[in-house]
Amino acid sequence: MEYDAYIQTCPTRMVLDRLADKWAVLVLGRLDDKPVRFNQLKREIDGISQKVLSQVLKKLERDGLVSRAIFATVPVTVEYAITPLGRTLSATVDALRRWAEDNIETVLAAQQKYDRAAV
Amino acid sequence: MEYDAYIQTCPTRMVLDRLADKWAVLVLGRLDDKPVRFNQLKREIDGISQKVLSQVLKKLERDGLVSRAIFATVPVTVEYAITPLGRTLSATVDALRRWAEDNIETVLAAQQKYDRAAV
DNA sequence: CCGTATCCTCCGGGATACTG
DNA sequence: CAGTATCCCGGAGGATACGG
Repeated sequence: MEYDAYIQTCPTRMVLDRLADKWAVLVLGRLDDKPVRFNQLKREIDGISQKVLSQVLKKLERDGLVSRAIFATVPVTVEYAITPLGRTLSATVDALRRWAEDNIETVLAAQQKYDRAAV
Repeated sequence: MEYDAYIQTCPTRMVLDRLADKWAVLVLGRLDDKPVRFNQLKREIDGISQKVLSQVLKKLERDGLVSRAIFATVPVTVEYAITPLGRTLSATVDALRRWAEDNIETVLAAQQKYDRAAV
């Protein structure tokens, strides 16, 4: 099966592709505590551009992982929040986070050994 | 903190960046059963190019997730196998796989709702 | 069989400027 | 404040050819 076909029939790949996104996990993590406004998010996630933040939020909203609330203040206020579904994903990502933290030393050691051998 | 600096100090991001790789998870999954040779792997993972497969295997080997064994047959045989460390990561990825399978319907429904509203 | 080397294309994403 | 529009560049990755 070709990759394009595969990705559309494989839930895991869909989720991984979302998490793979350079910024999506950071956004989700940032929303975990409390709802945040667009520019606040942009300030807090250093280095992200307006365009990319906008794209990431749209994808997350489309997947039902993040919600978007508009308040008719002047000027307008938009708040992004994690959804219950997003929260369950966030919890699952924590398992991966734990693996990473538990094994980072081993991985780094393997890398150094590999690099030394390559010289 | 800039992203480049962030990624080097964040184990989670390192791991996610590895999993994010278009093919790494597929390779790891393919090795989960038994060791496989290079061209065999290339045939089984449809659509991957020699160059990319080679790159992915090198990264996984560097991280200590995959091992490489050379047999002095004629012509030479090279077998790639998952390491114990790789196997623990693979197990953790399963948690994500389960989340994906359990929630794919919800996500797809959210996407369709989003798309209908956007018309 | 197991790769590396080279070329080339495509597009993700940054910078910048502008709008409701 | 909350985005969209446009331009542009670097790097990922496919195709192809060649080397050990």
